[in-house]
Amino acid sequence: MNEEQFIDKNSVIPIYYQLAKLLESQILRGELKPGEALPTETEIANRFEISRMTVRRAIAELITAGMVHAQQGKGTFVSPPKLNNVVFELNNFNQEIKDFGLKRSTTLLGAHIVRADERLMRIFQLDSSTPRLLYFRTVVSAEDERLAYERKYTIYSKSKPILESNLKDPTLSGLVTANNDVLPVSTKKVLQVSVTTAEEAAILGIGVNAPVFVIEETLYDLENKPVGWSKSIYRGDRYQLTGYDGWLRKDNHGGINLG
Amino acid sequence: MNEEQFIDKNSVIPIYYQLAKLLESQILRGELKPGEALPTETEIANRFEISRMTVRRAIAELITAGMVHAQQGKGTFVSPPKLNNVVFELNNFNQEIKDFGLKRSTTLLGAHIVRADERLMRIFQLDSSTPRLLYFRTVVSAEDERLAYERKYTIYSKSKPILESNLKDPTLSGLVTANNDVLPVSTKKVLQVSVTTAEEAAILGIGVNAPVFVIEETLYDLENKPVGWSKSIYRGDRYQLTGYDGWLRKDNHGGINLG
DNA sequence: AAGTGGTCTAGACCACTAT
DNA sequence: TAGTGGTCTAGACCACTTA
Repeated sequence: MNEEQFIDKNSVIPIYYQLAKLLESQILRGELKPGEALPTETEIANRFEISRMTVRRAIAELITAGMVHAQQGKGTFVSPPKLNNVVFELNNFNQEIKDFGLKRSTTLLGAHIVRADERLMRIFQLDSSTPRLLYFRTVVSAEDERLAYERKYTIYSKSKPILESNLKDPTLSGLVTANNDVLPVSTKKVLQVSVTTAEEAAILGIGVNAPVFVIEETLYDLENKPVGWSKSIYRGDRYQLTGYDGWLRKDNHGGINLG
Repeated sequence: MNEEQFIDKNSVIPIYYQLAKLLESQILRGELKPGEALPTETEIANRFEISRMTVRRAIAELITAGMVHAQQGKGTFVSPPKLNNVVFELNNFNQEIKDFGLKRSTTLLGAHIVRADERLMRIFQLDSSTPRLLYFRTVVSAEDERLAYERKYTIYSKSKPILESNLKDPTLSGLVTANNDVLPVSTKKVLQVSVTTAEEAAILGIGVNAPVFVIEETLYDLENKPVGWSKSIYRGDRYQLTGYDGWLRKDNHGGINLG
């Protein structure tokens, strides 16, 4: 068959976008298989009577999507789909609650100023001079069911007061920004699996030794200095992470529109 | 201070890359703060005597990195660092074994042809006509310690034989490709936390009810039809996932080189 | 009306690969 | 030597925002 496909230069949809979707659909249809070469940039430019720069912009989209790769001097080739780089977005943890139409709420269990113990001194890279930390304990619930237990620490500073707005839904980065003048610019999270301690079980209203996700988060400022730390316990029977990889046909219903 | 910084047009390093790193360093130094506007594209082009298209290519790098965002008609602005989009790469699961200098090995526990039960029929979207599946059971070890237990299924086809190479380190996508003529192009993984059953505990050599990661993977072909499925159990005391987000200062040691 | 970013052109020269 | 992708230019016109 190999029906000719067209590009509408007068469409409000950019030419590079139309061309990218056209090439993508050829790959997703199986007309272009992994390892096969795309037409050269000059060929595509001539065929559609567009500039080579526009062709390159379209191909750049496919390269970003991981569907093709270019080799200088040789050509541009369809990549085999990558299936080993699945990433889990932690976003899901709170997103899924909303997706089910449940009301998410946060309860403040306690807000204290504590002295840093040895573990926290090490986490915050502190010497013994400033061992005072702000310590918040919260519980996340959905429809009166307790789902997660979070303990958050940040360096305490007397100069700035804690605002009432920080008490409603205190996020770690919110606490850091509110009580200090530092801007957290990067974060590190470590996800582990564990079982509930007696304290955690009591707070979550589940049994001891129940499986849970444990996420430890550290916030860093521009100088890469730790400015916040939290340890969160998520009920294993209520949370899961989903990830995808490869050639994903997302919203192909919103295709190219002529006119 | 505001020392002038330069671009070397004769360097082998592309101008757009030099400019991107220059702007990035201004943001990471705090000279440009979140919410503040970058100089206009024309201003930057004039200051460095380069083309506006080259300026746009540099800014495109920063947009991809999430450090700035452009608003048509208004300008380009430094974005506040995103800290809520941490992603966990599953790659770590096998990468960390190598990072510790340990030898990773795979042991084949069994390879059978089985009839699909109700659960597998549903997973593979099968009617009752072709219920035969290839079933592989493997154990992943590092230095004689068993770390993970994997059960893999794919639709069985008599036409293609199972090669010896599939028995050494049988990956799910490898099995699918080997025994059928379909190319898996996308994958979905679901990560959950659980505790070991008696069977799993015995195979991994740990106690019953020990916390574990459970990952269920489904492979799909071009028609979005399931062509492979696996359920893997990872020891909770040996695995963890690490993720980052925000403005990450990666390899700034390999900076711009003049000459 | 003036200024911004978004798209596109028709060239040019370069680095790399193959023959 | 010919052909490929990689970079860059000096314009042009457009859509959008603001005054």
